[in-house]
Amino acid sequence: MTNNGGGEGGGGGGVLKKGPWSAGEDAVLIDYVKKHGEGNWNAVQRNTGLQRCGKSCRLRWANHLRPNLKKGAFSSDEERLIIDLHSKLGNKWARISAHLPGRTDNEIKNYWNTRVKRRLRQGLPLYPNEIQSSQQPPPPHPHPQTPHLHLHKTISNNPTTTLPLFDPVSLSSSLFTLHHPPPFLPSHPIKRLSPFLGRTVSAPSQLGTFQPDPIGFRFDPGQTHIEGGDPGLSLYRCRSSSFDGLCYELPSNQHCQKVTDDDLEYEEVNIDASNNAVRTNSGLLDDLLHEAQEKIGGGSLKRQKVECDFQWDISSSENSSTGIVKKEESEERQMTTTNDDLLNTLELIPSLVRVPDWCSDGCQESSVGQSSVVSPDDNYNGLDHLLQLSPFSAASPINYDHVNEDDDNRNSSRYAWDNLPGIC
DNA sequence: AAATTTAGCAACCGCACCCAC
DNA sequence: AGTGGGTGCGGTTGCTAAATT
Repeated sequence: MTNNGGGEGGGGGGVLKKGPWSAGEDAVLIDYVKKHGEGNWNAVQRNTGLQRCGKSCRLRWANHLRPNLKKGAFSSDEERLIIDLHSKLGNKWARISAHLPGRTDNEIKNYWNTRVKRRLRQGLPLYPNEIQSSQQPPPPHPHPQTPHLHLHKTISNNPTTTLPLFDPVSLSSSLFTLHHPPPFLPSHPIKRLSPFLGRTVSAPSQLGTFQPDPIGFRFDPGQTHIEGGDPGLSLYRCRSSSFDGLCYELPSNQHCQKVTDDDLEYEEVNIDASNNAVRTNSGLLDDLLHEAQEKIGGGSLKRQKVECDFQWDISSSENSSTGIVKKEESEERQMTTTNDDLLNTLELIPSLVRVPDWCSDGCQESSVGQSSVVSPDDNYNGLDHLLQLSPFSAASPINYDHVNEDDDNRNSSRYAWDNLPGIC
């Protein structure tokens, strides 16, 4: 492939090359870095004549040429660590890769996306139960009117409330792997409630005939209160040519304010409500949506029994004027769906498959790597040490305590997420 | 054996942040 | 304070090898 095209950086006058790197180009880049060190990538082209933009040089170096890169399939320990980290960090590939010496964010990202697809095919949950069970729902929001959603998490041995980052992949996958939505996602209640703006609903039994609200909605976990038109949480809505439903990811304006990045002692997530930009789901998600539609017969499913073995327990719904969700025991229900309501369709997908433990998880999938070659100068010290250093061990769960959240509020607003079967 | 499909991976693109000027 | 370059990150695309028909 010898794509041409402007690319960025320019500067050389000639057309910058795109596509796969040749051995010669690699040699030039390696030589340059040896002489000048990393950084100032745009100078590579100026100084070496290499017809590559600085960005491409940096990427090539970071992902393939720099020393100590660990190539080949992920070990089972690495896979486990990735899953664990992803369950806590979401698609923060760079941060995940920081815990995996010799692995690049791109490599991990590719691995994860591949894993998502594979497990979708297999009808398996993304996370093993032991990880799912450690996840807990978000605490109620203390300031219903604030346009920002503040969350923060702390390391603690006494888990109370948990709020992992939103993750479109895991979420979408949780839907399409024919399981219940993950219990730890704040969008879980939102996803179910949004269609019922201004209505008292009993989820999920009443899913079936709503029309998506075109102006967005508001969800206040603390008040279990939904209002229309608040851009602050419009990020939960997904607008694309194929699907106008709910979005399960933080938008790009998500701002993570890390106090301690390495150990994740504290992290605050601000969702800037002033930015109405709503990111559409990724292509992967679109594929998954399409796949789900295919699985259910193009949305032609009319009635289907859904077994729901979880319950909603959002008890602190005082002061709510609209959209109050009442606690309700889940049970087998019959629901209807329509073609143009994919969200409903997804809700109808039965949950039948479970993966009992990590072993089965690991046994059923192993990375399909081309090789296990490790560079000769690899100084990778092994994952055992890494795991010891990792703050994400099972012994140190991450808790997501709400900013400014008082104990009363927290205690009075416990969800019944623990009863959820997790992502499955 | 050829054609088609699928999975995995490398690379690109757009956006956002940081920092020097 | 505004601007532009450099860099990093996450999402997406497209190619290729493997698998399947």
